[in-house]
Amino acid sequence: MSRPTLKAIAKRAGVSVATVSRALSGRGRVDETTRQRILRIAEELGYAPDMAARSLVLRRTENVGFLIHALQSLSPHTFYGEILTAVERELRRHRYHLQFATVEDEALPALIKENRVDGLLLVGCDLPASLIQGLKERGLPVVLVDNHVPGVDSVFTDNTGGAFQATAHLIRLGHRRIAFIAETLDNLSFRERLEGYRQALEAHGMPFDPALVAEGERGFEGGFLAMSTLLQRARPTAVVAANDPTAASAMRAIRAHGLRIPEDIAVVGFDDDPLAVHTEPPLTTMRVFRSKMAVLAVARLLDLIKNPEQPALHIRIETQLIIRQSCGSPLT
Amino acid sequence: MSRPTLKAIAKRAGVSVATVSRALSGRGRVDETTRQRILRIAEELGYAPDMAARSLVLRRTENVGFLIHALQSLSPHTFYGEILTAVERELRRHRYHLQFATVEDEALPALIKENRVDGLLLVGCDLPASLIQGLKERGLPVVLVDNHVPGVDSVFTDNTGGAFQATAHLIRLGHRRIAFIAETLDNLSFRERLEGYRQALEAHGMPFDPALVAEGERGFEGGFLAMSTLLQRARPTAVVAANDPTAASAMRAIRAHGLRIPEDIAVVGFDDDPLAVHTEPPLTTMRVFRSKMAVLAVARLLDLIKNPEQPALHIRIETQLIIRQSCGSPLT
DNA sequence: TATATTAATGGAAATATTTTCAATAAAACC
DNA sequence: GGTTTTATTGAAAATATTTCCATTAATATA
Repeated sequence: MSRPTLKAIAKRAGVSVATVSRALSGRGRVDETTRQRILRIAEELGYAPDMAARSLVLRRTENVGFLIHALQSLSPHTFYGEILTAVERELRRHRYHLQFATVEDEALPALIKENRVDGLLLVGCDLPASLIQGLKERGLPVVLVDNHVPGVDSVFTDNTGGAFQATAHLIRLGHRRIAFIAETLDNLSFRERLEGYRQALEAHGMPFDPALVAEGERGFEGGFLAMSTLLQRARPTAVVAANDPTAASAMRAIRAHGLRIPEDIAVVGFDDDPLAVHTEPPLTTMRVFRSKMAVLAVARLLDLIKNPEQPALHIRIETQLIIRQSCGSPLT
Repeated sequence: MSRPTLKAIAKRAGVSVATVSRALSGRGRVDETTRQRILRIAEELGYAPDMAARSLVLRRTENVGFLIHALQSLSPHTFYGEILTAVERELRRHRYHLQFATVEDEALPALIKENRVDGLLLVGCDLPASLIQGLKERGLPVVLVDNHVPGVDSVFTDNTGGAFQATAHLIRLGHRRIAFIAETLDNLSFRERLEGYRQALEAHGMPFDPALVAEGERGFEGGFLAMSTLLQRARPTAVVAANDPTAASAMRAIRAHGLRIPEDIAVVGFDDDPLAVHTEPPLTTMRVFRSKMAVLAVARLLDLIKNPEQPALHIRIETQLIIRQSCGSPLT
């Protein structure tokens, strides 16, 4: 009643296990008629190779680890959820499997020490640098997703360029007092977006005013808090939010102050989160290509697994301005 | 430079691999001083057991599969994201690992055929019954999470009871024309919630009016659509939404019709999603204990892995009414 | 002191697969 | 027809671990 092995197939087919292995794997030659017979018997018995035995001799697991910081996790940002499912689908296409793990500290997850994965996707920019370094030293193929550090392969979003575009859009619409808010600046992506905002002001000969930058706190409340504190000390005509949840929650704060969107304050978000179409008014935002990021990261990782000695590649994906109603469309 | 093996440790310690294995695993006796010596050497060499070799001989992987339907996935419902991270944390506490996979059709995932997992968590009620049946027949330990069918262990939410409570709350507040909306009724949980609503009406001697039930479509737009169509044919004073995203999006539809919440229409959601505190007004909802569900499911599954021959257990977790402002608090 | 008991250890088998090497059989060539 | 080449196959080694069984050494008992 237990799972059929090569041996069982060999016995039935009256050949050796070596031949069966060759027939099924396609490596090495085997007579066409016996190959057919073996394939048929394997099918009949519902044979599937035992992963443990195979990975013992082959020294690979056909598993890829998906590591994410416990803080960041999958909620409330659906952001990484989308990446996770896209990664899994893409891996599956290549007959690979996904080990999911969150890391809470700097310790190497057991996944790695115990040889459970052939490579790793390190997702998000909250993973400790020491961990990344430790993995690199182990010689395990690693690709950073939505993050980048020198010396390690990465696939990430052009945050700076995106925020530049978003800010430039507001400037184009005539805004001169533009604010920037984030849940936290404790995060590389958000700092890069701040930098893009700054560069856009500079490129248009506008001053950077620190009073127009506000930070809230990590989590769903962040945008509300940031916007509220900002409104107490300044009165911008537009605001760039570090991401869409922040923007959505900032919109509530704006409204709570008795101001209208976009008439009094225009808002632009970042990420093109599913929620962006459902804010009141719908949110103009920078689209981030999450599944594209996933597909490219998987492709790169599988390539590194096959062929480890390669110079690091850094793949930056541009964003796209999606115009909705939160800035007052230039078309109306 | 490759990973140290038992053999390497044995050589250094001047003992056999059998002794090293015993010393490290703690099974079988070994002299205390040599055990210390072996432990020290293993530590020095940074030894970690090779998972493939171990799982080959032990016939277990210390892996648990987390299966979810591709449709349902992790987004836009952060719901399953929270369960996923909670499950992973709990598994890690027990030195188990998580294989994440989405299923698109009825085929047995390779995970299972190739012996990559010791057991499975089947999450959500969108997985095809034929798949569940197929797994059961393979004799693999399985626990359903947020779903239940006869004959298979399960941990799930008391949807019927929760919707009963939610509806009863509205009745207590004096409402007599209470509607029910869902993205779709193509989903067991949502049908159970409808059933709870129905039972509550019945228990209070109120008629069930099909005109007060509306379905939208799967996805973020669902609630808006359902509420809009409902408002075209009826004018309830309160509405029970099948989940919080539906409720949030229904609130936009209500406002779009020029009606106020809760003065014209009271709204109650379900799930206590993170977004519930951020709607305008904050949403009264039924709290669902996601991480509790995760912890119980993991515990049950690990128990089944250790001891497979047990009658199926069905663990139902009650919900809790969280009163915010979307129904008009009874306290004000 | 001789015998019985207990503790500690090593050898070897077992797990399921892949791959190398050698052997055999068949075909091709001179 | 004998020799060389080629195709097909099987035996065996290798992968890293656990565990059974036997052996040795040490201790306790008579």
